[in-house]
Amino acid sequence: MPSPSISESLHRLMHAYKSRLRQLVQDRQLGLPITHIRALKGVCSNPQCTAQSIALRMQRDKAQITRVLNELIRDDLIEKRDNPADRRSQLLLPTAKGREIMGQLRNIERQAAAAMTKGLSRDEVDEFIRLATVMAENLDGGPTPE
Amino acid sequence: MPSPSISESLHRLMHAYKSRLRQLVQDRQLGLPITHIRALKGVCSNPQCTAQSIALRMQRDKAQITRVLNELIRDDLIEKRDNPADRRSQLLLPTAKGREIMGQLRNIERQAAAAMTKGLSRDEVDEFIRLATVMAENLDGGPTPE
DNA sequence: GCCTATTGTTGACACTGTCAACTAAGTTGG
DNA sequence: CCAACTTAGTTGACAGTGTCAACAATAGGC
Repeated sequence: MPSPSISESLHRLMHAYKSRLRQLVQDRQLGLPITHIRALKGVCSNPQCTAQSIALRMQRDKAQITRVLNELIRDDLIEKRDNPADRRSQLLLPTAKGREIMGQLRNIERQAAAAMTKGLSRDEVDEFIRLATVMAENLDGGPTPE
Repeated sequence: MPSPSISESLHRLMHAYKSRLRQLVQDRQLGLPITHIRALKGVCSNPQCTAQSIALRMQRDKAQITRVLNELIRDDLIEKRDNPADRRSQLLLPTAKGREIMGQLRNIERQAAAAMTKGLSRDEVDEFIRLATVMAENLDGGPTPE
């Protein structure tokens, strides 16, 4: 059997991974879409973060981020505080509930990663992460090399 | 700098890859979303394929596949033929135009893959594909190991 | 003060993923 | 044969994701 193209491997893996993550989140009755989870994670692991910094970190459109953050606020998972340094933006921080949910989500993510990397060595996983990082950087760099 | 989690690496890579692919497709005025491209590829590289076999291969909902195929037919890229072996289904095959577009798409995919894997050796890319395949299989297998 | 850039919001829209109900046709076992 | 069940495909509905353009408010350089 010839090895599938890198493109097909990626699509397949990503689809399987996202499905599993959604499944685990749903099993625990946490009604959170994946983008929301990632945004919450960004807020929890970054003191002093703003909508802008979340958008940059996730490489997502700021419009999308605005909406996601608003839903996290509606669900009482994060809150906004005045940013003394810039009145255009607000600082984001998790609520107690947000931190508690985040704890569960980290478990879920670990669980999904464990299932995914079953049978692989620590070194293989690290190598995979390294290669994925290099490729993402290649793509984020110049679309036209020169 | 600590290595990012496997989850974040995957999200980042997938987002960057899909963006690049969309960009390249748009640059060449081929108004095709990524799912359509993958479906067309399935039809082109599989004689005797049906909607069902495309859905299986892409691991997508058959409802989604029905709609994608209908748009490919509307755009005159593929056509349906009666399936002599089963009157519930039709055989799918590319039109001349479909094959021509597919040729361009293969170039684009090669171009995206080349950009992505810049600086990596053949072995590294193969290893990445191998690891991605193992992980996808892990996830597609039993959600509950036993 | 004026000009420009940045932060965030909103509206609009296309693409993607999933589920349930349904029709038509194949399959199996009495 | 034919009833019961399965499979292929279609359709409707909806949630989630990604992108763009216009806009208001504020910041920062001159």
